[in-house]
Amino acid sequence: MSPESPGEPAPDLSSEDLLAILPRLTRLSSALNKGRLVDRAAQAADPSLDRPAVGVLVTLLAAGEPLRIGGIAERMQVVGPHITRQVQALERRHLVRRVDDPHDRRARPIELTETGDQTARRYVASLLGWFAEVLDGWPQGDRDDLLRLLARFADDATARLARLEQPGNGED
Amino acid sequence: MSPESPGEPAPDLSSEDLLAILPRLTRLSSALNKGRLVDRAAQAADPSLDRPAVGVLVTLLAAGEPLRIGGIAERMQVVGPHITRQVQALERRHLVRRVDDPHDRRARPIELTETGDQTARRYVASLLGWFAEVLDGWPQGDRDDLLRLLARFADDATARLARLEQPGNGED
DNA sequence: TATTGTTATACTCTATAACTATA
DNA sequence: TATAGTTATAGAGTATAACAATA
Repeated sequence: MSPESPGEPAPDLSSEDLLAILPRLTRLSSALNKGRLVDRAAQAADPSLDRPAVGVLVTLLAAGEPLRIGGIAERMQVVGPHITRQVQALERRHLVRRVDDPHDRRARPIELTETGDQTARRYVASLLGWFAEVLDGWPQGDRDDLLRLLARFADDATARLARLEQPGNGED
Repeated sequence: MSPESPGEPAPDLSSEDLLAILPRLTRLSSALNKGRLVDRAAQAADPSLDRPAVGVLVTLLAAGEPLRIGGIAERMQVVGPHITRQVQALERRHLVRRVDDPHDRRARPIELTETGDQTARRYVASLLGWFAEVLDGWPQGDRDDLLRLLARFADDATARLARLEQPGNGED
């Protein structure tokens, strides 16, 4: 992987830095995605919600418009059938509903119901409170920097991964 | 972004900021932990390795000393039995071995073999190359800031979660 | 024929429960 | 009796394969 031309001025990320940050990222990520933080916020929003379900709700809230099954799957980086079942469950709980796409009758875009919207907002508010607490003692400048750099890094990293996965790129 | 109430000292993390960054974090996290990036680096280190296995190897490498089953489990935030099986598989591949703890014969600390050490280092080097590529176009100051702030945030966030989980804290 | 979505099934990772050995 | 680890089993989450409907 990573064919680096020698004589490169740039990457002065040391192996030590990475070794130091890797376990932290792993932990943070597991804390965010596995049981703990997400579950807490989900329970606060609606005790009957599980993780994949809130993922769908937040995806719809963030999009701000109805999304197709495929659109939700793409944003959540999972496959279609998984979303189909999550949406069916959410429909039964009246948290989302289907609308019609006049241009393509194969698709049935999903939108939040009023209840679903409120639930998603409660979830986000709960997470927000948690983040605010963690950042509470931080200098303002550091907070701004973190959000800015993290957003940029996530975008760059995701874009690079997407490129690596392009078929015909020969790195697989 | 970030509409700041003037004169407010404390948590000026807006709901919009969070909504913008949440899907990115989710994606990044899923890219790191799910199939893609980790798998790629694991394949580069040893095509027969799966994700949990490299997790154990890197944990041992980062620790720099033999760890017990419980120590590995704690650092990886999983339960003991999971580690027992991963270590058994790694032993069969001669990537780790057991040593004796003279003070406690119930425990059998695990250490990397020469091969295991090299494999773990190849994995880290592969990840390192990938991170360096992503950060390649970044100004030096931004890179430093990101690593510094990210490490701090991960630590603060993990610590807060741990506190929330303390029994008898009444927030459950 | 290509695309969108659904149904049915299987796999990966991790947890819980019951047990053994040493402290 | 408490602690470290193991064995056996179960569950959550997500993927793959085969199919249906519309473009």
